[in-house]
Amino acid sequence: MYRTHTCGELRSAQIGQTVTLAGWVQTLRKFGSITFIDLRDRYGITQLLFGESLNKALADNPLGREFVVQVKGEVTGRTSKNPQLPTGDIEITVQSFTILNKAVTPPFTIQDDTDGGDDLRMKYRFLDLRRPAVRKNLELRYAVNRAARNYLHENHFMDLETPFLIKSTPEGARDFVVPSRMNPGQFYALPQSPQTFKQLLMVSGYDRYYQIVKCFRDEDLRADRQPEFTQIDCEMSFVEQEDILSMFEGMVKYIFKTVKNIDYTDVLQRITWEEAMWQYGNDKPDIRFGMKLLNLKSAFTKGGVIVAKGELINGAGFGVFDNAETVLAIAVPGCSEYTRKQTDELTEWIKRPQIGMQGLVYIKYNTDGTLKSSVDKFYNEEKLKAIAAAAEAKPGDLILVLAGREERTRKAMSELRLEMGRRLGLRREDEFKLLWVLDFPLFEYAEEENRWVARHHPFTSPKPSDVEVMIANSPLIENPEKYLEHPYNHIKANAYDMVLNGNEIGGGSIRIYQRELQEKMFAALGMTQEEALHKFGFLLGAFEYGAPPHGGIAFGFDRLCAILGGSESIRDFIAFPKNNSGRDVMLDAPSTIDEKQLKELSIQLDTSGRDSL
RNA sequence: GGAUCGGUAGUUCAGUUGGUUAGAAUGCCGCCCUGUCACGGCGGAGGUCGCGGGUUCGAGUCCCGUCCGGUCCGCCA
Repeated sequence: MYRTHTCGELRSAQIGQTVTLAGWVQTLRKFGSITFIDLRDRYGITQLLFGESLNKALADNPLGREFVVQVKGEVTGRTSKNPQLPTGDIEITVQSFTILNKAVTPPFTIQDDTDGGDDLRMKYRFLDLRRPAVRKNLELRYAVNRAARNYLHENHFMDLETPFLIKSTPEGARDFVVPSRMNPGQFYALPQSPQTFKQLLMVSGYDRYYQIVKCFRDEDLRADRQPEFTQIDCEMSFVEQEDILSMFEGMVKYIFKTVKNIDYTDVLQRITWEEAMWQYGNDKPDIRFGMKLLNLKSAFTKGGVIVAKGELINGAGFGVFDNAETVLAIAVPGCSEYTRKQTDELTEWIKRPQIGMQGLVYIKYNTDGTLKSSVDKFYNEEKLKAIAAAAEAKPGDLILVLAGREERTRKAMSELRLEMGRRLGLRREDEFKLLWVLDFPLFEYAEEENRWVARHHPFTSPKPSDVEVMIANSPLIENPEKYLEHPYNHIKANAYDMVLNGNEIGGGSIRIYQRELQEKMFAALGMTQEEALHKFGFLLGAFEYGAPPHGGIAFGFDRLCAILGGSESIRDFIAFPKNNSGRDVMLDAPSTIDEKQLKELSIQLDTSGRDSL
């Protein structure tokens, strides 16, 4: 062995021992005849003291940052201790040293507060990974991995591998595709998830399956999206929704306890998709704070009582509200003192192209109980008071109102709510709030194609009560204008998402396990019988050989790690991530390949028409 | 596919209305220093201002194009 100890383990208890350490030179501090060197490895940093007797050796073999060295010496107590280091009470009085490898000066400093930009650190990722801050993230990732495996193992789940070279599927995200040399003109696809395989495993009787597995989707990226990402993928047989919810609620709580030592004892809140959209304008609401959306326009029921709201704002001569499809309000706590400049700034914020609203109305509910708004011309104090009461605002609150088309306004208000929550510091990264979102719509209307698409995926079963609706009605949309009224628009899915602090961290469903219903589903999505057989014949066939009722869930492993680590970006939790354009800047991949390789694959390139496509 | 911000020393950034020889910090190199741990002191080297074109007496600065990167929308569960 090159070493007797690591750089993180020596304490004053070992004073007097002769030890050998190996690691990287973090820093050198020279003082004429003595030199201090911080030696770093995965486990920590230990200070080395090079005394006068080593001056000549150091002059002959100069050390530099990131040199790999081996040192032999005695553990000695320090005259001036460093309380910031776990090993700060001791140092190694070096007797001899060997340079195991030299290093050129790295392009950025290998420290937690590095001077390197993102791009450079990606290019030299192997150096970035030496930084303790990055290492901590990967250690957290490993801890989450281990905790998930422990829990699933204890609950009799079996880790089974599924293939990566599979068949392209029509629904969902774009596939990554791999040409087959032995089958000219044919292609494999990389799995978007092991979905159909895990269902087939259920048919095979492996009633509890899991896998921590790579998934591939060829879509545009974001800070929290990678072309290849990792899921904790699970499936169970002989279960209903309730069984899945409690099993995986348990898993997440176990991860919280094991990894963060957080006792998440609350039963997870549950909310239907409709409630989520209604109250938060979002199917993955951040419930660390309130500020729920209030619809000022339409009647809605509260505790079973219908409250007519429209009269609060309609007919006051304010055309924007009168003509709007919807008018939504939130009460922002403690912001009634906002200046004109601040409200103008918020108005600019919601006008940005990404939000795209025309304007923002505000009502200041002052601490003295008076009200002041940007629409005083149309609404007297009494009316404003009624609006404030409806919005459940308290004195000191700032009520923000957006008006416009239903979908856009709801989405914009959701963004505004999150932004205000952020500005008020209500979205603390060390506070964790989980919830289940249930009863998603089974279908979504795709305008371009005038057909239904699966909101989750085509294997999701409808709620038992909606199976009849699906079987009894045709999926055809005769009047695209009125798709909202189509019976299929109201079918609910047996699907569930787990949401953590406004992020979807997991989602799944109870699956279809009968051939007839699965065929009906494919037909609903506009597939002909031939297409369905061609694409999914294997699954339909399998369902005829005794498929058990089953369901499952998949967790976004990278994202879960990022949130637990208090970060927005999943890249910090992946050892070798890709950039925004899906490139690996370290390898410079993807890249062109040789003419010879192309020929073997029977592939001819034509990049000329790229722009016209 | 679209919007938006950025690209200047190894690195992170500043650079005025377009005007002399493009600066700072840090890193790097040399010398000095026996208790530092963000060591300190003195000195030094280091630049195709992403690339191409244009306007101008004159461009890091203005205009057009292009490449690269960040963030977001569309897309994606």
